[in-house]
Amino acid sequence: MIDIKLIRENKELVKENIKKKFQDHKLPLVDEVYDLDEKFRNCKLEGDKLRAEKNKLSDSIGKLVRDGKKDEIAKIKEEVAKANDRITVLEEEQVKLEEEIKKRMMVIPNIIDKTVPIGKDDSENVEIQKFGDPVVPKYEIPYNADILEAVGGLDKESAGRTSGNGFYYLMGDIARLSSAMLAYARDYMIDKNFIYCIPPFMIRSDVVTGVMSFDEMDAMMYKIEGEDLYLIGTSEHSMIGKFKGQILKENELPITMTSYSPCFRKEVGAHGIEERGIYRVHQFEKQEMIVLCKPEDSFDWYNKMWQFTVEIFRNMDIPVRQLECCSGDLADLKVKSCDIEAWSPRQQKYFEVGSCSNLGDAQARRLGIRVKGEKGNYFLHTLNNTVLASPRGLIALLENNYNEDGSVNIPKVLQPYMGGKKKLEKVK
RNA sequence: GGAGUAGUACUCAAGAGGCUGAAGAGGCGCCCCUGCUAAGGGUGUAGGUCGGGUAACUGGCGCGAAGGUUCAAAUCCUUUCUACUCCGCCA
Repeated sequence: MIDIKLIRENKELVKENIKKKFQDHKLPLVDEVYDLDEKFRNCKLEGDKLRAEKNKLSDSIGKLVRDGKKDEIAKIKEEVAKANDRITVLEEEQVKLEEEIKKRMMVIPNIIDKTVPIGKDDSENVEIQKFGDPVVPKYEIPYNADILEAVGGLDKESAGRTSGNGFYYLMGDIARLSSAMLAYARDYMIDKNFIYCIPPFMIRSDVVTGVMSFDEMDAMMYKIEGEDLYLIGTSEHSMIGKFKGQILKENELPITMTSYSPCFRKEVGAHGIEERGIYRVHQFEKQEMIVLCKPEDSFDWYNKMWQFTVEIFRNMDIPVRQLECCSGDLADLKVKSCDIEAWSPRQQKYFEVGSCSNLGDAQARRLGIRVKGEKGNYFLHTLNNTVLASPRGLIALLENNYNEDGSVNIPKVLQPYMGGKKKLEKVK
């Protein structure tokens, strides 16, 4: 959500930005907001004046009561009643205008950074840099579910019976490997001075609507029956929600946190659930990082954050690349964002394993997260990035450490978390 | 899940329909006295948010949240959230 003052002062900039994101259908919204805002302020001004008058009159009644001049009161009451009638009308109008403005402001996209490449959709995202050689071995790399089953680590059949499609049992060393990756990722972030946090896995609807639109909510979030609670789709929801409506002190910034949580997603829509593998599923686990910082620091953090993820994957012998989101693919709340993609030697292409975003002050404005500054309060900047998610990270690991004989090497950094084990052997 | 108590600004805290943007204190700024890890005295100061105004300034809202009663609500009523205590249940 952008600052409405930007529309008051620089409509053209907001429109230009919409064009850059190829959302021309939203262009009329800017003028609509401009007009509605003007009406709103007029309405508020008139209402405020009337309320001031009413307050004065009410006060004078108080004085008359004290002085015992009861006879003069009736006339004043009448006047107040008249003012109240008009105030009621204006208040209704004001509420309506506010709603209309908010509705539009929620869909007017955040101003993107000038470095964001212009493009229509994800096909125009830009590869910035590769880390590690994308090796294609001479032997064939099996499909992720097949590798998992070959080392005895996956049972989707049972999961189908207990929970349906989109769920899985990870078994034995694979389950341990999955936990090992998350633990390694967690410890890596702790070493970088991020505070480890286990957040609530369910949140209330007002927090949900603070972080996403109704459409997104419908497509992603599982609702708990009979309660005002939703299962989180990512710990970012609880982590940013933690600060909703808060005013922080400047010297508390930056706040850097890394959180673990299971994530639940309906995955309704374009791609849907993957039938056989564990690439797109209803439930996964994720180590996440979030930063709340001063506006001037957010780009430094952005660059640090995606590099952390790159290093973690490189330490597990997984080649990755940084793919920058082009203007058209960038979510409306974001200023700049990139995906970290891992190399898939089977598909011989990169696939998404994480996403790093700088949201500027948009999220903070929407949730009312402020900083107490010397010249008054202001909205801080929020960023989030995937440290590592499983099973997706697991797929990347398995494919890139797969040997011709069907065994899988365990990267050195994970071995301590695997009881010293160096290799997973094929059992089937 | 049941029963009770409470929620006031950065913090503590007064207030029990009109004179309360909200006493008092801590805090914070400055000054003085004293000196060993303290304390005392003086003096000044702020306040969140949305508007109007070039500005000085000024108006609305605001006492956990949302409604209601009233000419007038921090104060009365309803709903709700949170914390604490007791009981129940449970990893």
